[in-house]
Amino acid sequence: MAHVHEVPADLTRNQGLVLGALNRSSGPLSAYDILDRLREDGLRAPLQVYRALDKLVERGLAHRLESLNAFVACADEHCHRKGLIAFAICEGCGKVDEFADAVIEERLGNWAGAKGFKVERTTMEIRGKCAECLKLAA
Amino acid sequence: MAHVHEVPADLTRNQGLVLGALNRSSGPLSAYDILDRLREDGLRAPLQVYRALDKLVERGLAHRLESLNAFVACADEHCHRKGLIAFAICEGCGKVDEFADAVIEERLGNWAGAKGFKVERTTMEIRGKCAECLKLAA
DNA sequence: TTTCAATACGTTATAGCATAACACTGCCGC
DNA sequence: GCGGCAGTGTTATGCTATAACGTATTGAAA
Repeated sequence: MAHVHEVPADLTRNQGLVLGALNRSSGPLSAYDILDRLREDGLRAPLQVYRALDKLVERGLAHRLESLNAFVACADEHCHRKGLIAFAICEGCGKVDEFADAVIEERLGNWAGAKGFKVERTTMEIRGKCAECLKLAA
Repeated sequence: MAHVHEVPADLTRNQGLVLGALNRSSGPLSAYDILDRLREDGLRAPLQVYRALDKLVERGLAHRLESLNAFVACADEHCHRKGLIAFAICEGCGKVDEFADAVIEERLGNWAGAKGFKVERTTMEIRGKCAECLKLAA
């Protein structure tokens, strides 16, 4: 658990629980992982989790990792990120690093402009091994 | 169906069938879509399709679209692409455009180098609307 | 040529991810 | 009050992916 967000006050109970579970986790969680961790808090069905996740992702408090079918809490301290976010996912320890790159965003914008393609959402995920895991393996 | 590959001669029967189905399709297909289209050719179980897809993706003849849980035939005429490939997926018509960008690849490489992260695989998928669908909607 | 390893194939069963459909609740504005 | 909206709870279901087993084919080494 690296950084933990201030949890916004206007979240509903379920949204707060789900975000809490994500914040307490050191890595990505699937919706069913989250459900398992929140059974004692009264959650019973996947849909309760998915609905909360939808809202959290919509507000940028959580991100979906498409290549894992899993979710992470947003790691940006101030949640100010508007544009493209890239994720580096370590296959060793499962940790996820989140970063933004204006140049990449610009290149994509150029490509889209040239093609007349209207970008709505971009997912960018790097799979590999983090420095720490590489050190351990050596 | 835009461009169709020369199908390599050393594919197995199932691999050839699956690649054929992908080539005949104008858009991405899920493994189960493929299975449905190949039942008359004797395929019966998802695993037969997944196994073929694994090999095709490994050889670069097909790509997996993580954000769709679906697959497309490689659209590069000569299958020479080594590095990062980006996909632009139209939410309107479902068509997928495939492109590469050396600058993006370089930026990612820089980030990874600085972090000591060893990149194994990158997925980059843009969702939005293609020029044609935008025109229709106007 | 026998034997071994590697690769592909076929099948059943099961695990894991996600949503449809319906009913109910609580809040807020009019 | 009442009408709309967002959130909730529940059951059932559908889609995506793999485990675990056994068989078949091939090709090279002994």
